[in-house]
Amino acid sequence: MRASYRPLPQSFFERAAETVARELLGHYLVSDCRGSRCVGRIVETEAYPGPHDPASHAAASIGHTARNDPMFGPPGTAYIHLNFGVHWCLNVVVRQEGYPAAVLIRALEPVEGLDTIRRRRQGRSDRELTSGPAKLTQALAIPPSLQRHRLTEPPLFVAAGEPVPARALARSTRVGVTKGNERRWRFYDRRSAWVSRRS
DNA sequence: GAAACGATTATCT
DNA sequence: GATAATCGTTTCA
Repeated sequence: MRASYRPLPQSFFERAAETVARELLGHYLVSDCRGSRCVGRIVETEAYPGPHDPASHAAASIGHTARNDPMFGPPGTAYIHLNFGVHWCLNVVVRQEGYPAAVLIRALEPVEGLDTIRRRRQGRSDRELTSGPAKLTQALAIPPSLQRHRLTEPPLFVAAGEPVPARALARSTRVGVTKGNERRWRFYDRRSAWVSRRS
């Protein structure tokens, strides 16, 4: 709990997806959606670095389509996609406008607004509140209408936290992707109990 | 615990 | 018509 959260500058996101994914760990995701502040510490991310990545929604084989258009937007904006027809997931667009790269936020450690989060995730244990990409969008009430929203300003933004020390930083292959999973483009804080899956 | 499986729909072929 | 960057329940052990 703290009095105020300071948004990260857009320049933080103007770098390669692997770099941003790694450095996002330890920062905060702050949501004022639906009228109450909920905050989580980012403990797990995945990089989708560009068209050369066959698992990306903007893979070269797919090209630039209506669905992945937000990935081509300015760094620091939101790309929110629906998965399996039921789950909404939040990405941060990175690198540079016109180039499709993003970082998927996969898990948070609840920090603030626990009562609200527990209500939104009714019946779940604390560990199940935000330990997955679609769980956290539900916990923070992130609506698909925030597509392309700048994540440097309310009602949803990334705020400065404490970097994760190198010895606590773990990386692995990405979860659930069916193509191009030989690269280790998933990053997580091994100290956290909210990581979605251990390697 | 771990593993199997069904839900449910936008998007692209 | 197939596919998908998941979740929650069920069914075992």
